[in-house]
Amino acid sequence: MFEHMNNIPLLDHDSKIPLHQQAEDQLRKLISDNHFRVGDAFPKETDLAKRWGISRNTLRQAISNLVRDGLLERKKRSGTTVRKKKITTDLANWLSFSHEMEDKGTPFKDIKHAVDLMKADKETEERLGIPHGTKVVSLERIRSTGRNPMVYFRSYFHPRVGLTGSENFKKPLYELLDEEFHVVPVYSQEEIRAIAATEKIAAWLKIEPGAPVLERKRLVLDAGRKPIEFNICYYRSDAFTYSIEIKRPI
Amino acid sequence: MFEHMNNIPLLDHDSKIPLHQQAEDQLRKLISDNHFRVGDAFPKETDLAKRWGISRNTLRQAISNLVRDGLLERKKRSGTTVRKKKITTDLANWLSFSHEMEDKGTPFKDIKHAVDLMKADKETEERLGIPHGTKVVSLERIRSTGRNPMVYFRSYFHPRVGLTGSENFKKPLYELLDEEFHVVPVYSQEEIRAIAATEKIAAWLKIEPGAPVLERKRLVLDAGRKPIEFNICYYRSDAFTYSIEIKRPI
DNA sequence: ATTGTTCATATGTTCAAACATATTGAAAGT
DNA sequence: ACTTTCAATATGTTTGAACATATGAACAAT
Repeated sequence: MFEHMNNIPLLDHDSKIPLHQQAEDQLRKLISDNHFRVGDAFPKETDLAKRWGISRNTLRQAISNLVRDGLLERKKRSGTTVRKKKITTDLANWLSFSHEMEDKGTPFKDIKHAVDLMKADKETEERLGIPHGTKVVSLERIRSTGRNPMVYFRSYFHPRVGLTGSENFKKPLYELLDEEFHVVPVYSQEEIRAIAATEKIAAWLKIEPGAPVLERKRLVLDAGRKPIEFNICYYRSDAFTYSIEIKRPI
Repeated sequence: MFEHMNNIPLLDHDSKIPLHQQAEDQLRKLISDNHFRVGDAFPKETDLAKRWGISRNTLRQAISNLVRDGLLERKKRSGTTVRKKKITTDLANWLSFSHEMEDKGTPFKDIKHAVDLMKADKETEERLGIPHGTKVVSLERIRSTGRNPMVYFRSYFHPRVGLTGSENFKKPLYELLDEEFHVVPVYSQEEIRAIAATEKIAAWLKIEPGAPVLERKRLVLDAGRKPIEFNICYYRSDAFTYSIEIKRPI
């Protein structure tokens, strides 16, 4: 029997929100709050259903959604467990620089954060499809855990977006773009390579020149396939794995 | 009342495959065969359930999955309709080993191709969720352009799939799995790292030990999130870039 | 012509109950 | 020490039934 059962909040049987929805929401919250340890036992369906005063079927409906979203894992007889890695099917979540890191459990912080209005380099001009010599807003970041720089990040925004460079980039980027500029990312084209660290990259990430580094170039497009942003990222690969989940249509 | 009801195939009530799964599979097939026109009416739940001799609940379980996958849309009173197809990463194309290479313009060919029945290593056991000591069918490949090996590839198949090792792996793998074994890949979990080539990898790819190499681990799952295959791939990164496009859901 | 009311209906929610099935873990046999 | 057997048990499947809820359509009132 699951011990912490009494810590689990109850459901509101009088609410207009369906019980299975409430159950799903609660479980989502409990999971993201790490109420259940990863790989650890999860309450049994029968127990949890009893605790919430709902039928096992209703509870299963909620759990099924969480399984499908990759938060939980079910096994006959052994029971339900919290999945190790949270999956990033959701592009919004995926594009978020902060989220990308949070899942790893280690707190990240910026050790460099600079916004600039500058001429784009040739590759950026090409990717964004802007004329030669166009000035663009650029965001540069180095993120670290403690004293170890982990990621170097540089982003260039298409002038069409309307950024001036004086925005507050501390809040999630795509929230800002959506709310302030009504720009919504829909497509993300990614190119990933392994390269040997150049002198410059080695200096940013405080590693040996020549050490393997993961390079990711990303072009973000809106629903009309017009470019929003182009960015380049270098990951210290000895400590970072790039993981995604893709789902097939149909 | 839906007119073409008699054209809809029946289910096998004696099969070991759950009825809701059969129903889901049938509907998937009917939809992709354009049996129902986009935006067009869909059979009513009650009618379809009656046609298949299953309860409405069981049918709803199937339909719910299709709704979640974005193939169908449900509205109270108006009924269920087929959604316009959305573009996402085309996993089928993406998973295909041959396609992956053909796009680059250079003709690739296998310089090593070996199928084996062997005990899985620890990581594979873990990923596939199989007991210790289980024998699995394994496919090993090295592909090259001319004299240059470009990719080392090793794949392990879950015993559930039913491969014996004597299949003809020359034709596209996922065609084989679908047609012969009725196994359809839906999810692909990928982990990508940059690593320094080990002695072994260096030998396979004919590069210097220590040179940066792109490592990709991939776990392929079916619609029920059951593992189909786990594979590891090493790309010569001086000549290979890994590229994908992702589309935001909704 | 516009707005409001009502009714039929398709999906939405929820339940209890029964049986199937895989797997764990312990007991028994080798 | 090893395997085999077996029962307990958590999830998996399926049913039929009942009521809730949103909405299209027909009709009525303004």
